[in-house]
Amino acid sequence: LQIVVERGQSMLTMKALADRLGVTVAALYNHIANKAELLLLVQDVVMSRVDATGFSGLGDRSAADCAGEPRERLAEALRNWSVSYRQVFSEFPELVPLIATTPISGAPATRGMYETVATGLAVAGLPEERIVPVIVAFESFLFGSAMDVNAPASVFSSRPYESDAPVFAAAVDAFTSAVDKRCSAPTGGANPYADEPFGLGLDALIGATVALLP
Amino acid sequence: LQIVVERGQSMLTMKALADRLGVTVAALYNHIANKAELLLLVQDVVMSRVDATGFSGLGDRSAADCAGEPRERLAEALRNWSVSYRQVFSEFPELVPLIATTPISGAPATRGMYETVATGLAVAGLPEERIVPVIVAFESFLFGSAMDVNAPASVFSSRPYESDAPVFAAAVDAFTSAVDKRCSAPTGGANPYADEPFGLGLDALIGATVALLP
DNA sequence: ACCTGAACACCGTTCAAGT
DNA sequence: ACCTGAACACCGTTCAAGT
Repeated sequence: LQIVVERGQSMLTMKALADRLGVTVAALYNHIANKAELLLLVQDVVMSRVDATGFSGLGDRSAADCAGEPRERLAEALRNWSVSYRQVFSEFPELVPLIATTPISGAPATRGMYETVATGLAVAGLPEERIVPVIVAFESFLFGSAMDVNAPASVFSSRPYESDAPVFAAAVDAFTSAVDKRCSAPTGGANPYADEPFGLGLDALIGATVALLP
Repeated sequence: LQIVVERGQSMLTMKALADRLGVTVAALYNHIANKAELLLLVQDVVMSRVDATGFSGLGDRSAADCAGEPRERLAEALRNWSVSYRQVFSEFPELVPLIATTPISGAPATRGMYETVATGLAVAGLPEERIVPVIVAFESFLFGSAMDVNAPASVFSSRPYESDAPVFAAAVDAFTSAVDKRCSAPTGGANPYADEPFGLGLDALIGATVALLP
Protein backbone atom coordinates (compact mmCIF):
# COMPACT_ATOMS: atom_id res chain seq x y z
CA LEU A 1 0.00 0.00 0.00
CA GLN A 2 2.90 2.31 0.68
CA ILE A 3 4.01 1.63 -2.87
CA VAL A 4 0.83 3.21 -4.13
CA VAL A 5 1.46 6.15 -1.86
CA GLU A 6 4.93 6.54 -3.28
CA ARG A 7 3.44 6.62 -6.75
CA GLY A 8 1.86 9.86 -5.64
CA GLN A 9 4.97 11.83 -6.54
CA SER A 10 2.50 14.09 -8.26
CA MET A 11 2.18 17.71 -7.32
CA LEU A 12 0.81 19.40 -4.26
CA THR A 13 1.66 16.49 -1.96
CA MET A 14 -1.44 17.53 0.02
CA LYS A 15 -3.47 14.98 1.85
CA ALA A 16 -6.57 16.20 0.07
CA LEU A 17 -5.01 15.12 -3.22
CA ALA A 18 -3.64 11.94 -1.70
CA ASP A 19 -7.31 11.04 -1.52
CA ARG A 20 -6.99 9.84 -5.06
CA LEU A 21 -6.65 6.56 -3.24
CA GLY A 22 -10.36 6.81 -2.52
CA VAL A 23 -9.72 7.01 1.16
CA THR A 24 -10.21 9.38 4.06
CA VAL A 25 -7.41 11.67 5.17
CA ALA A 26 -7.40 10.09 8.60
CA ALA A 27 -6.86 6.65 7.07
CA LEU A 28 -3.40 7.68 5.87
CA TYR A 29 -2.21 7.86 9.45
CA ASN A 30 -2.45 4.11 9.66
CA HIS A 31 0.44 3.87 7.19
CA ILE A 32 2.58 6.87 8.00
CA ALA A 33 3.34 8.69 11.22
CA ASN A 34 3.09 12.21 9.81
CA LYS A 35 3.51 14.24 6.67
CA ALA A 36 7.26 14.46 7.10
CA GLU A 37 7.49 10.69 6.80
CA LEU A 38 5.36 10.77 3.67
CA LEU A 39 7.63 13.39 2.13
CA LEU A 40 10.63 11.25 2.98
CA LEU A 41 9.11 8.43 0.96
CA VAL A 42 8.38 10.76 -1.91
CA GLN A 43 11.88 12.22 -1.67
CA ASP A 44 13.41 8.80 -2.00
CA VAL A 45 11.37 7.74 -5.01
CA VAL A 46 12.17 11.04 -6.72
CA MET A 47 15.85 10.66 -5.90
CA SER A 48 15.81 7.17 -7.40
CA ARG A 49 15.12 8.73 -10.78
CA VAL A 50 18.43 10.57 -10.76
CA ASP A 51 20.84 8.84 -13.13
CA ALA A 52 24.23 8.26 -11.52
CA THR A 53 25.19 5.29 -13.69
CA GLY A 54 28.00 7.31 -15.27
CA PHE A 55 30.05 6.81 -12.13
CA SER A 56 29.82 3.03 -12.23
CA GLY A 57 32.35 2.06 -14.89
CA LEU A 58 34.92 4.60 -13.81
CA GLY A 59 37.32 2.01 -12.46
CA ASP A 60 37.64 -0.04 -15.66
CA ARG A 61 41.22 0.65 -16.70
CA SER A 62 41.55 -2.64 -18.53
CA ALA A 63 39.18 -1.81 -21.40
CA ALA A 64 41.27 -0.28 -24.16
CA ASP A 65 38.24 1.43 -25.67
CA CYS A 66 37.42 3.42 -22.57
CA ALA A 67 36.50 6.90 -23.72
CA GLY A 68 39.34 9.35 -23.14
CA GLU A 69 41.60 9.73 -20.17
CA PRO A 70 40.38 9.47 -16.55
CA ARG A 71 39.88 13.22 -16.13
CA GLU A 72 37.61 13.29 -19.16
CA ARG A 73 35.58 10.32 -17.98
CA LEU A 74 35.08 11.79 -14.53
CA ALA A 75 34.03 15.10 -16.05
CA GLU A 76 31.52 13.25 -18.23
CA ALA A 77 30.10 11.33 -15.27
CA LEU A 78 29.74 14.51 -13.22
CA ARG A 79 28.07 16.28 -16.13
CA ASN A 80 25.52 13.53 -16.84
CA TRP A 81 24.71 13.13 -13.17
CA SER A 82 24.24 16.89 -12.71
CA VAL A 83 22.03 17.29 -15.76
CA SER A 84 19.87 14.40 -14.61
CA TYR A 85 19.76 15.68 -11.03
CA ARG A 86 18.63 19.15 -12.09
CA GLN A 87 16.15 17.73 -14.56
CA VAL A 88 14.49 15.48 -11.98
CA PHE A 89 14.21 18.06 -9.22
CA SER A 90 13.09 20.84 -11.50
CA GLU A 91 9.91 18.78 -11.79
CA PHE A 92 9.44 18.86 -8.02
CA PRO A 93 10.60 22.32 -6.96
CA GLU A 94 8.64 22.22 -3.73
CA LEU A 95 10.71 19.23 -2.65
CA VAL A 96 14.02 21.05 -3.03
CA PRO A 97 14.03 23.02 0.25
CA LEU A 98 12.98 19.89 2.06
CA ILE A 99 15.60 17.62 0.57
CA ALA A 100 18.31 20.19 1.02
CA THR A 101 17.83 20.13 4.77
CA THR A 102 16.66 16.58 5.37
CA PRO A 103 18.89 13.86 6.77
CA ILE A 104 19.13 10.90 4.46
CA SER A 105 18.58 8.38 7.20
CA GLY A 106 16.05 5.85 6.10
CA ALA A 107 16.12 6.80 2.44
CA PRO A 108 17.69 3.82 0.69
CA ALA A 109 17.62 5.10 -2.88
CA THR A 110 19.14 8.39 -1.78
CA ARG A 111 21.87 6.61 0.09
CA GLY A 112 22.44 4.39 -2.91
CA MET A 113 22.97 7.37 -5.14
CA TYR A 114 25.47 8.92 -2.73
CA GLU A 115 27.30 5.63 -2.56
CA THR A 116 27.54 5.41 -6.35
CA VAL A 117 28.80 8.97 -6.71
CA ALA A 118 31.24 8.67 -3.79
CA THR A 119 32.63 5.44 -5.20
CA GLY A 120 33.09 7.01 -8.61
CA LEU A 121 34.94 9.99 -7.16
CA ALA A 122 37.07 7.69 -5.04
CA VAL A 123 38.18 5.39 -7.86
CA ALA A 124 38.84 8.47 -10.00
CA GLY A 125 41.48 9.37 -7.44
CA LEU A 126 39.85 12.21 -5.51
CA PRO A 127 41.31 12.46 -1.97
CA GLU A 128 38.89 10.83 0.44
CA GLU A 129 38.32 13.93 2.59
CA ARG A 130 37.39 15.95 -0.50
CA ILE A 131 34.59 13.62 -1.66
CA VAL A 132 31.85 14.98 0.59
CA PRO A 133 32.72 18.67 0.02
CA VAL A 134 32.61 18.12 -3.73
CA ILE A 135 29.23 16.39 -3.55
CA VAL A 136 27.78 19.09 -1.29
CA ALA A 137 29.10 21.89 -3.49
CA PHE A 138 27.53 20.26 -6.53
CA GLU A 139 24.25 19.71 -4.73
CA SER A 140 24.10 23.31 -3.53
CA PHE A 141 24.44 24.47 -7.11
CA LEU A 142 22.01 21.85 -8.39
CA PHE A 143 19.32 22.71 -5.86
CA GLY A 144 19.58 26.37 -6.74
CA SER A 145 19.58 25.58 -10.45
CA ALA A 146 16.53 23.35 -10.11
CA MET A 147 14.63 26.20 -8.47
CA ASP A 148 15.84 28.57 -11.16
CA VAL A 149 14.31 26.39 -13.87
CA ASN A 150 10.93 26.93 -12.25
CA ALA A 151 11.35 30.65 -11.99
CA PRO A 152 9.12 32.46 -14.45
CA ALA A 153 10.99 33.35 -17.62
CA SER A 154 10.40 36.95 -16.69
CA VAL A 155 12.27 36.99 -13.37
CA PHE A 156 14.30 39.89 -14.59
CA SER A 157 11.60 41.83 -16.31
CA SER A 158 11.65 45.18 -14.60
CA ARG A 159 10.49 46.89 -17.76
CA PRO A 160 8.45 49.77 -16.37
CA TYR A 161 11.10 50.62 -13.80
CA GLU A 162 14.20 50.20 -15.93
CA SER A 163 15.32 53.75 -15.37
CA ASP A 164 16.95 53.19 -12.01
CA ALA A 165 18.97 50.15 -13.11
CA PRO A 166 20.17 50.94 -16.63
CA VAL A 167 23.29 48.80 -16.71
CA PHE A 168 21.51 45.74 -15.39
CA ALA A 169 18.56 46.26 -17.74
CA ALA A 170 20.94 46.48 -20.70
CA ALA A 171 22.67 43.28 -19.57
CA VAL A 172 19.31 41.51 -19.34
CA ASP A 173 18.44 42.66 -22.85
CA ALA A 174 21.81 41.57 -24.22
CA PHE A 175 21.43 38.15 -22.65
CA THR A 176 17.80 37.46 -23.52
CA SER A 177 18.19 38.55 -27.12
CA ALA A 178 21.32 36.41 -27.45
CA VAL A 179 19.36 33.41 -26.16
CA ASP A 180 16.38 34.15 -28.38
CA LYS A 181 18.65 34.07 -31.42
CA ARG A 182 19.77 30.48 -30.90
CA CYS A 183 16.45 28.77 -30.34
CA SER A 184 17.49 25.28 -29.27
CA ALA A 185 17.36 24.43 -25.58
CA PRO A 186 20.59 22.52 -24.83
CA THR A 187 19.61 20.78 -21.62
CA GLY A 188 15.89 20.88 -22.20
CA GLY A 189 14.90 23.13 -19.33
CA ALA A 190 11.48 24.72 -19.15
CA ASN A 191 12.90 28.19 -18.67
CA PRO A 192 15.06 28.83 -21.75
CA TYR A 193 17.13 31.42 -19.92
CA ALA A 194 18.13 28.97 -17.22
CA ASP A 195 20.30 26.75 -19.39
CA GLU A 196 23.28 29.01 -20.01
CA PRO A 197 23.78 29.94 -16.35
CA PHE A 198 23.49 26.27 -15.47
CA GLY A 199 26.08 25.25 -18.05
CA LEU A 200 28.41 28.01 -16.95
CA GLY A 201 28.30 27.05 -13.28
CA LEU A 202 28.45 23.35 -14.06
CA ASP A 203 31.60 23.73 -16.16
CA ALA A 204 33.17 25.73 -13.37
CA LEU A 205 32.45 23.07 -10.76
CA ILE A 206 33.55 20.21 -13.00
CA GLY A 207 36.78 21.99 -13.85
CA ALA A 208 37.53 22.66 -10.21
CA THR A 209 36.78 19.05 -9.29
CA VAL A 210 39.05 17.41 -11.88
CA ALA A 211 41.72 19.92 -10.82
CA LEU A 212 41.63 18.26 -7.40
CA LEU A 213 42.77 14.97 -8.87
CA PRO A 214 46.44 14.18 -8.22
CA LEU B 1 3.47 51.75 9.19
CA GLN B 2 4.78 49.55 6.43
CA ILE B 3 8.24 50.34 7.78
CA VAL B 4 7.30 48.65 11.02
CA VAL B 5 5.99 45.70 9.07
CA GLU B 6 9.30 45.45 7.24
CA ARG B 7 11.08 45.36 10.57
CA GLY B 8 9.32 42.07 11.07
CA GLN B 9 11.99 40.19 9.17
CA SER B 10 11.91 37.88 12.14
CA MET B 11 11.06 34.26 11.80
CA LEU B 12 7.89 32.45 10.87
CA THR B 13 6.54 35.39 8.83
CA MET B 14 3.11 34.24 10.03
CA LYS B 15 0.37 36.72 10.51
CA ALA B 16 -0.12 35.44 14.03
CA LEU B 17 3.40 36.61 14.87
CA ALA B 18 2.94 39.80 12.87
CA ASP B 19 0.50 40.59 15.66
CA ARG B 20 3.42 41.87 17.64
CA LEU B 21 2.11 45.14 16.28
CA GLY B 22 -0.74 44.79 18.75
CA VAL B 23 -3.24 44.53 15.95
CA THR B 24 -5.73 42.10 14.50
CA VAL B 25 -4.81 39.87 11.61
CA ALA B 26 -7.52 41.39 9.50
CA ALA B 27 -6.13 44.87 10.04
CA LEU B 28 -3.01 43.96 8.06
CA TYR B 29 -5.09 43.76 4.91
CA ASN B 30 -5.53 47.51 5.00
CA HIS B 31 -1.83 47.89 4.24
CA ILE B 32 -1.02 44.93 2.04
CA ALA B 33 -3.02 43.05 -0.57
CA ASN B 34 -1.97 39.57 0.46
CA LYS B 35 0.82 37.60 2.04
CA ALA B 36 2.81 37.51 -1.18
CA GLU B 37 3.08 41.28 -1.12
CA LEU B 38 4.21 41.20 2.48
CA LEU B 39 6.90 38.67 1.63
CA LEU B 40 8.04 40.88 -1.22
CA LEU B 41 8.60 43.70 1.25
CA VAL B 42 10.46 41.37 3.59
CA GLN B 43 12.48 40.02 0.67
CA ASP B 44 13.60 43.49 -0.28
CA VAL B 45 14.64 44.53 3.21
CA VAL B 46 16.57 41.28 3.61
CA MET B 47 18.23 41.76 0.24
CA SER B 48 19.25 45.27 1.25
CA ARG B 49 21.51 43.74 3.89
CA VAL B 50 23.63 42.00 1.26
CA ASP B 51 26.92 43.84 0.90
CA ALA B 52 27.76 44.52 -2.76
CA THR B 53 29.97 47.54 -2.09
CA GLY B 54 33.02 45.66 -3.32
CA PHE B 55 31.83 46.17 -6.89
CA SER B 56 31.65 49.95 -6.58
CA GLY B 57 35.28 51.04 -6.85
CA LEU B 58 36.13 48.56 -9.59
CA GLY B 59 36.54 51.23 -12.25
CA ASP B 60 39.14 53.32 -10.44
CA ARG B 61 42.23 52.76 -12.56
CA SER B 62 43.71 56.12 -11.58
CA ALA B 63 44.52 55.23 -7.99
CA ALA B 64 48.01 53.81 -7.93
CA ASP B 65 47.36 52.01 -4.68
CA CYS B 66 44.52 49.92 -6.01
CA ALA B 67 44.94 46.44 -4.62
CA GLY B 68 46.33 44.07 -7.23
CA GLU B 69 45.41 43.72 -10.87
CA PRO B 70 41.83 43.91 -12.16
CA ARG B 71 41.28 40.13 -12.10
CA GLU B 72 42.25 40.04 -8.45
CA ARG B 73 39.98 42.92 -7.56
CA LEU B 74 36.99 41.38 -9.35
CA ALA B 75 37.62 38.07 -7.63
CA GLU B 76 37.71 39.87 -4.30
CA ALA B 77 34.45 41.69 -5.01
CA LEU B 78 32.72 38.47 -6.06
CA ARG B 79 33.98 36.70 -2.96
CA ASN B 80 32.87 39.37 -0.50
CA TRP B 81 29.49 39.68 -2.17
CA SER B 82 28.95 35.92 -2.15
CA VAL B 83 29.95 35.50 1.49
CA SER B 84 27.61 38.30 2.49
CA TYR B 85 24.79 36.93 0.33
CA ARG B 86 25.03 33.45 1.80
CA GLN B 87 25.37 34.84 5.31
CA VAL B 88 22.26 37.00 5.01
CA PHE B 89 20.01 34.36 3.47
CA SER B 90 21.18 31.60 5.73
CA GLU B 91 19.36 33.57 8.43
CA PHE B 92 16.11 33.41 6.44
CA PRO B 93 16.12 29.98 4.82
CA GLU B 94 12.37 29.96 4.33
CA LEU B 95 12.74 33.00 2.07
CA VAL B 96 15.15 31.28 -0.29
CA PRO B 97 12.66 29.27 -2.38
CA LEU B 98 10.48 32.34 -2.64
CA ILE B 99 13.21 34.71 -3.72
CA ALA B 100 14.65 32.22 -6.16
CA THR B 101 11.40 32.19 -8.13
CA THR B 102 10.09 35.71 -7.52
CA PRO B 103 10.31 38.46 -10.11
CA ILE B 104 12.19 41.45 -8.80
CA SER B 105 9.64 43.92 -10.05
CA GLY B 106 8.82 46.39 -7.36
CA ALA B 107 11.74 45.50 -5.15
CA PRO B 108 13.99 48.55 -5.22
CA ALA B 109 16.79 47.34 -2.95
CA THR B 110 16.98 44.07 -4.88
CA ARG B 111 17.18 45.91 -8.16
CA GLY B 112 19.81 48.20 -6.67
CA MET B 113 21.98 45.25 -5.75
CA TYR B 114 21.71 43.75 -9.23
CA GLU B 115 22.63 47.10 -10.71
CA THR B 116 25.71 47.39 -8.52
CA VAL B 117 26.88 43.87 -9.33
CA ALA B 118 26.14 44.21 -13.04
CA THR B 119 28.00 47.51 -13.21
CA GLY B 120 31.00 46.01 -11.45
CA LEU B 121 31.12 43.07 -13.84
CA ALA B 122 30.73 45.40 -16.81
CA VAL B 123 33.55 47.77 -15.88
CA ALA B 124 35.72 44.76 -15.09
CA GLY B 125 35.39 43.91 -18.75
CA LEU B 126 32.97 40.97 -18.73
CA PRO B 127 31.13 40.73 -22.09
CA GLU B 128 27.68 42.23 -21.70
CA GLU B 129 25.75 39.08 -22.63
CA ARG B 130 27.64 37.07 -19.99
CA ILE B 131 26.72 39.33 -17.07
CA VAL B 132 23.29 37.85 -16.36
CA PRO B 133 24.39 34.20 -16.73
CA VAL B 134 27.23 34.80 -14.29
CA ILE B 135 24.91 36.42 -11.76
CA VAL B 136 22.33 33.65 -12.07
CA ALA B 137 24.96 30.92 -11.76
CA PHE B 138 26.30 32.55 -8.60
CA GLU B 139 22.83 32.95 -7.18
CA SER B 140 21.91 29.34 -7.86
CA PHE B 141 24.95 28.26 -5.90
CA LEU B 142 24.34 30.82 -3.17
CA PHE B 143 20.71 29.82 -2.67
CA GLY B 144 21.68 26.20 -2.38
CA SER B 145 24.54 27.04 -0.05
CA ALA B 146 22.31 29.17 2.16
CA MET B 147 19.92 26.24 2.56
CA ASP B 148 22.85 23.96 3.28
CA VAL B 149 23.93 26.14 6.19
CA ASN B 150 20.57 25.47 7.81
CA ALA B 151 20.75 21.76 7.27
CA PRO B 152 21.33 19.92 10.51
CA ALA B 153 25.00 19.11 11.03
CA SER B 154 24.03 15.49 10.84
CA VAL B 155 22.60 15.46 7.30
CA PHE B 156 24.90 12.64 6.42
CA SER B 157 24.61 10.64 9.58
CA SER B 158 23.41 7.25 8.43
CA ARG B 159 25.15 5.57 11.33
CA PRO B 160 22.85 2.60 11.96
CA TYR B 161 22.59 1.78 8.27
CA GLU B 162 26.19 2.35 7.23
CA SER B 163 26.60 -1.16 5.98
CA ASP B 164 24.96 -0.60 2.59
CA ALA B 165 26.98 2.51 1.73
CA PRO B 166 30.49 1.82 3.01
CA VAL B 167 32.45 4.06 0.64
CA PHE B 168 30.21 7.05 1.26
CA ALA B 169 30.21 6.46 5.02
CA ALA B 170 34.00 6.37 5.00
CA ALA B 171 34.11 9.60 3.00
CA VAL B 172 31.78 11.26 5.50
CA ASP B 173 34.01 10.14 8.35
CA ALA B 174 37.14 11.36 6.60
CA PHE B 175 35.57 14.73 5.97
CA THR B 176 33.95 15.32 9.35
CA SER B 177 37.03 14.29 11.29
CA ALA B 178 39.18 16.54 9.10
CA VAL B 179 36.85 19.44 9.86
CA ASP B 180 36.74 18.65 13.57
CA LYS B 181 40.51 18.82 13.70
CA ARG B 182 40.75 22.44 12.55
CA CYS B 183 38.18 24.03 14.81
CA SER B 184 37.92 27.54 13.39
CA ALA B 185 34.92 28.35 11.20
CA PRO B 186 36.29 30.38 8.24
CA THR B 187 33.08 32.01 7.03
CA GLY B 188 31.23 31.81 10.31
CA GLY B 189 28.45 29.46 9.25
CA ALA B 190 26.20 27.77 11.74
CA ASN B 191 26.83 24.35 10.26
CA PRO B 192 30.60 23.85 10.51
CA TYR B 193 30.57 21.28 7.73
CA ALA B 194 29.01 23.71 5.27
CA ASP B 195 32.00 26.04 4.97
CA GLU B 196 34.42 23.87 3.01
CA PRO B 197 31.89 22.91 0.29
CA PHE B 198 30.93 26.55 0.03
CA GLY B 199 34.52 27.70 -0.34
CA LEU B 200 35.22 25.00 -2.88
CA GLY B 201 32.27 25.88 -5.10
CA LEU B 202 32.84 29.59 -4.66
CA ASP B 203 36.46 29.36 -5.79
CA ALA B 204 35.34 27.36 -8.81
CA LEU B 205 32.76 29.96 -9.84
CA ILE B 206 35.11 32.88 -9.24
CA GLY B 207 37.85 31.23 -11.25
CA ALA B 208 35.51 30.52 -14.14
CA THR B 209 34.21 34.09 -14.08
CA VAL B 210 37.60 35.83 -14.19
CA ALA B 211 38.53 33.41 -16.98
CA LEU B 212 35.75 35.00 -19.01
CA LEU B 213 37.52 38.36 -18.94
CA PRO B 214 39.31 39.26 -22.18
C1' DA C 1 -8.71 56.01 6.80
C1' DC C 2 -8.18 52.40 9.79
C1' DC C 3 -9.66 48.78 12.92
C1' DT C 4 -12.58 44.76 14.96
C1' DG C 5 -15.24 40.43 15.14
C1' DA C 6 -17.01 36.93 12.97
C1' DA C 7 -17.03 33.91 9.36
C1' DC C 8 -15.09 30.94 5.52
C1' DA C 9 -12.28 27.36 3.29
C1' DC C 10 -8.24 25.03 4.01
C1' DC C 11 -4.58 22.32 6.34
C1' DG C 12 -2.24 18.58 9.49
C1' DT C 13 -3.38 15.70 13.31
C1' DT C 14 -5.92 13.00 16.86
C1' DC C 15 -9.20 9.85 18.57
C1' DA C 16 -13.24 7.35 19.67
C1' DA C 17 -16.04 4.33 17.28
C1' DG C 18 -16.93 1.03 13.98
C1' DT C 19 -15.91 -3.66 10.79
C1' DA D 1 -5.53 -4.50 10.93
C1' DC D 2 -7.70 -0.92 8.75
C1' DC D 3 -11.21 2.57 8.04
C1' DT D 4 -14.70 6.48 9.18
C1' DG D 5 -16.61 10.74 11.24
C1' DA D 6 -16.08 14.22 14.02
C1' DA D 7 -13.34 17.29 16.33
C1' DC D 8 -9.19 20.36 17.21
C1' DA D 9 -5.82 24.05 16.42
C1' DC D 10 -3.97 26.49 12.84
C1' DC D 11 -3.64 29.29 8.51
C1' DG D 12 -4.79 33.03 4.78
C1' DT D 13 -8.58 35.82 3.38
C1' DT D 14 -13.03 38.37 3.25
C1' DC D 15 -16.50 41.41 4.81
C1' DA D 16 -19.92 43.77 7.33
C1' DA D 17 -19.87 46.74 11.02
C1' DG D 18 -17.92 50.09 13.79
C1' DT D 19 -14.95 54.85 15.02
